[in-house]
This record gives sequence, structure tokens and C-alpha cells, in this order.
Amino acid sequence: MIRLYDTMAREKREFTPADPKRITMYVCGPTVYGRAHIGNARPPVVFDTLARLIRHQFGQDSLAYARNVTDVDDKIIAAAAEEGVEPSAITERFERFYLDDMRALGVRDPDIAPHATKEIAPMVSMIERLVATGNAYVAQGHVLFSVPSDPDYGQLSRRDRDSMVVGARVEVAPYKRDPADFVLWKPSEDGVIGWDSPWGRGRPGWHVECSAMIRAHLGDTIDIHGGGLDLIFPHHENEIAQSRCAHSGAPLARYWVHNGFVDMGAEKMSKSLGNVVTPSELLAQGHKGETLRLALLSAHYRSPLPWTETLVAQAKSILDGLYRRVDDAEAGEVDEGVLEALGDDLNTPLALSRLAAIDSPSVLKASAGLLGLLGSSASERFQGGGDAAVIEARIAERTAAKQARDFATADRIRDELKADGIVLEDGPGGTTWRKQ
RNA sequence: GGCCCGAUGGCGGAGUGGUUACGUAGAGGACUGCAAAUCCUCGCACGCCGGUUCGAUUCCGGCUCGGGCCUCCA
Repeated sequence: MIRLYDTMAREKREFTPADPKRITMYVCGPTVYGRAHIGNARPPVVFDTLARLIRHQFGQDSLAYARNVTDVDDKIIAAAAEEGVEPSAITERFERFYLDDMRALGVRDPDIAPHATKEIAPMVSMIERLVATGNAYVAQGHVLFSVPSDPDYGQLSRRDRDSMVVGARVEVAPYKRDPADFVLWKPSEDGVIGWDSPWGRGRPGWHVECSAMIRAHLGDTIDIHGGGLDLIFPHHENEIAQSRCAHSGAPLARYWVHNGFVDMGAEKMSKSLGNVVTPSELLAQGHKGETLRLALLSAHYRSPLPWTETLVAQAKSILDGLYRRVDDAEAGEVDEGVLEALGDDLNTPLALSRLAAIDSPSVLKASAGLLGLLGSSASERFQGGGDAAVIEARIAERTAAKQARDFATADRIRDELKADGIVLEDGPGGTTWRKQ
């Protein structure tokens, strides 16, 4: 059984898919104009883990998981202008980086990766529909969603419209009928990326991208919609409003799942605050992607996770210990305790602690696999990529020195190898080596 | 100001109306030429004030502190 904390209900609910043969999940993906930081990596890692759990419980082919790529956006346009290149040069470059980073973290590619620029037609037709139903209006080349036209607006974030207006900090565009209205379509000036539409040449607003792509690939109502906590308002609230109004009241998602932030010090990690650490930097420092994944899963997904060097060091120690125990075992059965922990709103810290209590290497391998861990073998982890012949020769030298009771030489060889990241261990069967 | 969330040992972190996991780091021991790994043992915590209760870290209220969001800022 899987229970998930549903942001809409504000409580854990048993997850019962509308159709267990085709479970649908959508997670808001990246806007590709820069490198992802480790905070950006939390949603893909968390929902990748949830996807693994769902597939384990309902069958490998039971899940249709979509994660979009936002490849048209004002920040992209600005970045392209700055470099003097086409927006596609920016988006293709950073999407490739993004996929590299995610794969390094053990994140499987989603089943469907819709790109906003390839889905303009469904967006236009959804907007047309919203204009026809009176939920949207045209003003100065823009199409805006009329928030007052939707009496149910605000349920996910639990905001009432009166208090929101008081706190509004953003300048209200003059063409809006209501300050809360948001853009579905906006005009593109000459030289700016755009598409022809019934309202002139322009481009879609951010919120409608997700609604239209969900509809196009997964249907009117999906099982799970995920993303970061910061997307609850306005992004998901707006998606909900658009989709419900365009689909005769059908709810957009049956479960809303949101992950917490990765913090740097006391604040959330974010590009605008400039306090970011990226997976690519950490990888370049020699950390394994798997270590970073374990670090990301060491806190419950809804809790804030403070990112520190200590956290990474601890994750490495834990992972090394797990690899030593799993050795080169093949995957067997999944441990019930791990399954139960993950089933309880994806309690990865508890699952991790239960991993520590598993005796059987094959059970450990399979159970860790649900978390996307221990995907390689101990041999690959500790010996892979090393120049085995050279190391073995040095070990032979050292063994000879030891037999001659020349411990000074033996220790020197061990220290030299250690400086190269090779740790020697003298056991009853002779000396073995592993990479640090 | 509105809405929401959090506060557990050096660090990460689970969980519980009554004995507070687990991991990591640290200490001691065994083993080892010395290490490493392994095994054994051991410190160390439930933000503050009330309430309910025989008993609260756990339930309720208040407070303090911290964080997030407040509309084309993702």
C-alpha cells in the first residue's frame, strides 16, 4: 500500500489510481536556460523514487510519467539575446546538461518529456476553449485568464482573493481586468520567438504550457501532479483553474505532491539568491552522483534539507558501507520493511535505516534499488576504472617488503597508493585494494 | 498583514501517551607489525510556558525562533 501526503487535502491519503493499468504522473520540469543546482535536483530524484515504487507495486508498465521541458520563456529569450544566438541554442545546450546531471544522480528519464515549443497547438486550442467558456479574455494582444470567473480558485494554496490583493508586490499590468488575472498568451515583438495564433503572433504563458501538455499526453485528470513547494502558488493554482475550466469541471489531479527545499544555511538554495551548488560542480570535485542522490534522500521529501559538506561526507560513508555489504550480489526480493517505509509517504530516511538492518546481500541490492541506489556492484564501485595491473604490482612489492619485515617500505607504498585514492586492506586472504 | 510549514543528540534523521530508532561522527576494546575493514562496548537530544493526563518529546493552547509563498518573479 502506498500513502501520499496530498497538498490539496493536507493529509496523507491512500493512493488508489483511477486506472491501475495506466497510472499518470506529471512533474514540472526545468526551464532550460542555466545549469541545475542541487535544489533543482530534489524533485526529479524524489519523483524518480516514487516512480520506482509505483512500478514495483503496480507493474513496470503501469506508469506513464511525464516531466516537461520549458523551452520558451523570457529568461531564455534574454539569455539568447545576450549571447547573440537562437533560443534553441540555449535550450538544447542546457537540456543536455540537465539530462546529464539527472542521469548522474540515477534519475531515469521520464516516459514522456514534452517540450513547450512542440506543443503550441494544444495550448492554443485550450486557450480558445477558455475564451469560449468566458474564462479568458483578449486585451491588447494578450489573452488573460479571468480569475474571478472561477469561483473555486485558490483551493490548493488556500488563499482568499481579498488578502492576496493586499500583499501583491508585483506591478499590475494595465490591461488586466483583475489584478489576479494571469497571462495565457502574450504577443511577441518582431525578432522574438513566436507562433501565429488567433490573437496574433505570440507565445504561451508559463502556466498554460503544463495544463495543455498534461491534457495532450496524460488526459484531463491525472493521478499525481508533483513539483516543488514553491510552485503551489501561483503555478499549480493556475494550472488547476485553467484545466478545470477548460474540461467542464474535471479536476486536474487526484493527488498533489510537493517536495521541500534544499537549504543553504538558513535559506533556500536559489539562483536569485546566488547561493547555489550544482551537481556538476560536486561531480567535478570527485563526488559520485550516487552519493549526492543518497544525500538528497536522507531527509523526508517534504522536509527542508540543509546542504552541507558534512551531509555529503556522511552520505559517502553510508554508501561505502552499503556497497561493502552488498558486494557483487544479484538483486533478490525487496525487504518488506523498506517497502513499508517507502509506502508511507515515501519515507526515505526510514527506508535507508531499514537498509542498514538487512542481512542478505541480494535483498539489500533489490531494496536499495527501489531508492535508485546500489545500481552498480562493489567491484565497479571500489575497483572500477583503476589501473589494476599497476596497483597489483605495487601490492606485490609491498607484500615482499612485509615478508622481509621491512615495514618502512611497506608503509611507504601504502601511503603512496593512498595519495592516489587507493586504500589497501590486509585480510586473512592477503591484501585487497579499493578506491576511496 | 494573509496563508502554509518546521523546531529531536556534534551532524543527518525516524518515531512514539509510559523503556526515545537507526545511521554518521567521536571514545574505549578485540583483531592487526601499524593501519584499513570487521566485531563488541559507550557518551550525547525531544525550543519555551501553560493545560489535559497517574504519566507528554508525543495531544491542546499560547509564545519564541526559523523557513516558504503572496500572481506572467519558477
